[in-house]
Order: sequence, then structure tokens, then C-alpha cells
Amino acid sequence: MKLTFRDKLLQIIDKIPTTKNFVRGDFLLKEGEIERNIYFVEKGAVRVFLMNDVEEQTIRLGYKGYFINSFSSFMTEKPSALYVDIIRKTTIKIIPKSYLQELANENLENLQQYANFLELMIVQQLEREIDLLTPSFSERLERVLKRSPNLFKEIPLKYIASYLRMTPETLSRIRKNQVV
Amino acid sequence: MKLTFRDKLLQIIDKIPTTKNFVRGDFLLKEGEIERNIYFVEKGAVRVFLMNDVEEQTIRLGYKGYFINSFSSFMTEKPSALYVDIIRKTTIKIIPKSYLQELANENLENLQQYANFLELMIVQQLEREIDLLTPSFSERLERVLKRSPNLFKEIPLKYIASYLRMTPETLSRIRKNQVV
DNA sequence: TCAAAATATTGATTTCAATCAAGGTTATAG
DNA sequence: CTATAACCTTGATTGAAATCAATATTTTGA
Repeated sequence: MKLTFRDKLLQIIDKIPTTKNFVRGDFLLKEGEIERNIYFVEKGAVRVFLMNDVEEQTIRLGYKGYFINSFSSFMTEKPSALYVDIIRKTTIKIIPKSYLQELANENLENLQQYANFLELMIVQQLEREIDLLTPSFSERLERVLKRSPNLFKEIPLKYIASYLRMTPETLSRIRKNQVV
Repeated sequence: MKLTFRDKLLQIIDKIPTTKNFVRGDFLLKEGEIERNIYFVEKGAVRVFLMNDVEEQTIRLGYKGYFINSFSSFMTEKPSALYVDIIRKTTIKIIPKSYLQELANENLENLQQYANFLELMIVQQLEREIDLLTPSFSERLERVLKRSPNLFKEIPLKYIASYLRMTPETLSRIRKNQVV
């Protein structure tokens, strides 16, 4: 079986010797800084969020096996509008942007696979858009759980609520009333 | 000045001799069909929407100068969850998927530019995600108008409202009260 | 292991956008 | 140009989720 771009990225991660450990409240990136890395979560949980006037709006959640970073800043090399922080004891591997670029440009096949990888990212991002547009609260939850069935095992409810555009109280009530 | 991938796509469009005309209510694609084209809007307005139980949820709006289609279906070649329809008298050029593929694979430079094009699409899609997560109704409107200042000239309010995740009544009131 | 902090649940109340409704305006087709 | 349909605006009312508040549970780290 032929390796995908993601597989090749994972091979690179395997060769990175150093993992880094963080605890809740640590920041991997703050607003205004430029994102230069991808973070691969080996253990724990990471959040990307946006700071509005008063509240923190969760944009992305990552746990074991996921890549996460402030993607727009990573791509554009402009200051990030987003924060990346740690929500529980977490071990990550840090992949500098140059590693990705070198892999993508290694040969023609890799470049084609990189394009496929980006195409897939767009498709996933469009799923996220539909999630956010779904009017029913319980459907919104269901759609996300379908893709990440044990999200509640990995991430505290309050962050999931924010990711789903609702309050923790509402999410708690929905879970309870949900016919499972 | 070096041509971008978008420029090269536009050159291809220039060479397509046939424009097609549509009127309000026409469909370019229906749910369940597979998207095989990109549509370039020469004049008029096109909408991509999702059919929930009762309401039509607007996902994307396109007018003069924009590319639009049911992107996920186009990429995955699976049945579309979305409709693409015409909201007023419209002239488009149809670009088959093969044209895009041939352009992207023409040479190494094009492939690199295609990847850049996809990266930019992701960044734009992340902006859309932040739009949708913005809690304030008027801010949500402002963010979109910043990118498309004459949206109201091109698209009926009720579709903009749906795109912004609010009712037409609410959008109408917001516009009125907005300090400009 | 235990104390403290963080998180989650539940109920009561409030608020603000959706809905309902009616009239006014604009666009479109013939 | 005119008639009709589509669209927009405005006001009144309603309802559902946010907020407020208090307690229960879970997690964490010393």
C-alpha cells in the first residue's frame, strides 16, 4: 500500500527524538505571534481559540493523534489572531514549517500528495462550516460526535460547548435529554 | 509580474467560447448529483445551499468575477449534499474538472501554484469559520461586508441573512441601526 | 490520600432574536 | 408600461437559550 502524505508526515514525526511536556494553562502560541510549527499531540489535549471582548471562542480541539496549530498564521506568516493553549497535561512533538516544505517539495509525487492533502483539509473544513450552520443544537452535537465519538473522554465539556457554539449549561442539558 | 494560478485559470476561461444563460430558479446542481464543474460567474448571482428539514441554509454566494460550485462533491466525486442554484438572471462559463487537473499538472510550477491556491482557500475558509462563530450579529455583518463591500448590490437581503445565520427581519433591523 | 480547584449539573429567571403579521417597495415578465 | 410576484421593512408577541445561582462531582497536585 502506497504511503499518503499524512503517513509520510508521521514518519518524520517518528524520527523527531524530542517530545515536549506541557500542563494546563501553558500557551503554545499567543495572539500576535507568528505560527512557525505544527504540533502533533501524542497525549493530552490542545485548544485553538479566539479572544472576543469577553469570551474565549473555541475554534479547534486536538487530542492524541491530531495535528494542530494556528493554521492561517502558519500559512501566511502573519501574526496570529488565535491562541493555542494546553487544556490538560500534554505531550507533543513540534514540527517546524521547513520540515513540511521539504517533504512537499522532495519530488513530484510528494507535491501531488501535498495538494491532495490540502484538498482533503478543505473538504473537512466545509464539514465544519455545515456543523456551525446546523440550527438544531442536538444535531450539531451529533454531527461532531459522529466524527469524534469519544470527544467527551478527551476534552472537558465546557470547551466542547464553546466549539459547538453553545453554553456549557445547554450542552449538559442536551446530552442528558438525548435519546441514545 | 508572474501569473498566479488564478490568473492562469482566468486565461483558460477567456478561451472558453460558450457562455450559458440562466434565470432565477434554475439549478446548476441538485442534492445527490456529482459536481463535475467549476462555474465562473460573468454576470448575475449564484447560491450554494443546504436543505434542512424546512429551511434552505445558504453556504456560499457568488456573483460577477467569482468561481463557485459544490466543492466537496467536486473534489471527492461523491454525491453532493448541497444545491447550486441561480438567484437572478445569470451568465456563467462552465469549467470541467479536467481543465483544472490539466492546468495543475502541466508542469512543476503550476503544481506548486495549485498548492498555494489551495492553501489560500483554506485560509479563506477559516475566515468564514470565524465569521460564523462571531456572536454579535452586527459584527458578523461587518466582517462579511469588509470582504464584499457591495454584497447588497449583488444579492437579495434574504440570502445574505441566511448566509449570516440570521433571519431577514433581523438583518434588516441591524442594517438600519448600524452606525455608518 | 486528601484538600482545593476546576468542572458539570440542575433549577429559576431573563433576554433578545425568531416568529407572526401586515403594509410598503422593488424587480420582473409579458 | 403595467400587473404581478418577489422582496423588504416595521411592529407586536412569543419562546427558547442565555444568564444567574447554588450544589454536586471530578480532577489535580501537594
